[in-house]
Amino acid sequence: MSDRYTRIYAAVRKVPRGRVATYGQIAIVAGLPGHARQVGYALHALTVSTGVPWQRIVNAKGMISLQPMRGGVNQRMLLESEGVKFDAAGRVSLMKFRWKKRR
DNA sequence: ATAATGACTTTCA
DNA sequence: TTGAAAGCCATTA
Repeated sequence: MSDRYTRIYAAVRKVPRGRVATYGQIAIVAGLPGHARQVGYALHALTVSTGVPWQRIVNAKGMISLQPMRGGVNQRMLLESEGVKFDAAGRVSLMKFRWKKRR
């Protein structure tokens, strides 16, 4: 496993409960600015057994980039359990649940 | 080594 | 907010 992945995972774990973060943000926090894609790639390799709250990571639109279901549970359900609200379009209000400050 | 792929982002409209 | 186009980079074949 590369250090990159570890950094990404660490960044994801930093995300507080009831909050969501974008790939770009995670990339920055992980120390890999501009590597948003790789963040997604790294998370793709993850599973529910990794212990990483990957469900808190969404794309810039606030939508779940992955298929509706993955790892056996709905990402949406998990987030709702944390207090994150979804709209009819299946998105989270980034301007309300965005982790940290913007940019 | 090159080519293709992908859980993305940013900018312009 | 959404949509299209360009950019970026690691992983896989």
